[in-house]
Amino acid sequence: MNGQFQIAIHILTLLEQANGELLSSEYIAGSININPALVRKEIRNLRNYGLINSKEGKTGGYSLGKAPDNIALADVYKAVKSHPALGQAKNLPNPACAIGRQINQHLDALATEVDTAIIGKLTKITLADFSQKFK
Amino acid sequence: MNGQFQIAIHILTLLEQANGELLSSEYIAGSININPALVRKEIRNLRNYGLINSKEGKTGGYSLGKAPDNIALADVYKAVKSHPALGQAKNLPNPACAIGRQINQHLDALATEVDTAIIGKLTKITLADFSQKFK
DNA sequence: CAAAACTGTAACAAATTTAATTACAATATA
DNA sequence: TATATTGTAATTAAATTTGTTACAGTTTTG
Repeated sequence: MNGQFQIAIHILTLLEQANGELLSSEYIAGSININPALVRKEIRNLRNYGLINSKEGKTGGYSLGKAPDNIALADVYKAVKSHPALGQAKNLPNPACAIGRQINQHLDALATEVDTAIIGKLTKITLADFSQKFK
Repeated sequence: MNGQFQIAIHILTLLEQANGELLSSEYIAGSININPALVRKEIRNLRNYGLINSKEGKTGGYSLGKAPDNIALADVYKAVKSHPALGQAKNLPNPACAIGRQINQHLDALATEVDTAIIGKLTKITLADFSQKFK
């Protein structure tokens, strides 16, 4: 997997600590130490999930889209998730093989079970919980 | 993440079904539809964990290293795991920022919790269970 | 109204990671 | 001794991820 989840949590934690004050993509990028355009790109996605509000224009910036105790880390996980946590092979198993023919179906089911377990775990932790650690 | 876990499970399932008969890397590669050298590379790793036995020479090949009901999918996961399931960002957060300074420690702890949950889940499933689905 | 400071978005480039390929030495069998 | 296989390394190719640049659109402020 990639670092999207970590970036997302970093952004959300900064916004939580800002307590409603708007933060710019440049400020956020400075804390994470990545490019401001990447921050905006990541935020675009999180905003689509209602996790972040944005304001355009001269005094624009970002703030949390919901109360931090109403944002489960599972919401963040779902928002950034592109592949199953177990990974995803890109081979095309041999359909002439009895195992190859069926294995993807069983591997996919397994991957779903694992993702469900992760979501179960992350549902119990809110952004407020996580952010609390910095206070 | 990548497809190592799926490849490993595919290999182990084939070996389980072979019931002790040795399979060659070429045969295995044909079922997975990847290169035999990749199969051997993946097997080298699994062998280091005792999950597979190999025999060199003309009539060589591979077989399971343990009874299939004694191989938990968690063992496979641990063998192939290179990154935490949540991913791993490669930025270096700004140490001059109160959040940036501490966040990796908290993110790492979270990643460990999630990996532990995954292992908990996969500990309950054996290769025998998985392979059973093909019978 | 015009300048300034932002976000929003796209296009492109660079870096990293993953997978594939090739080659050949080492080993065991027949 | 020929053959079929594993073991391993080196290299190449492909895919993915990350970084960069650019600029249009929006809102505020003088």
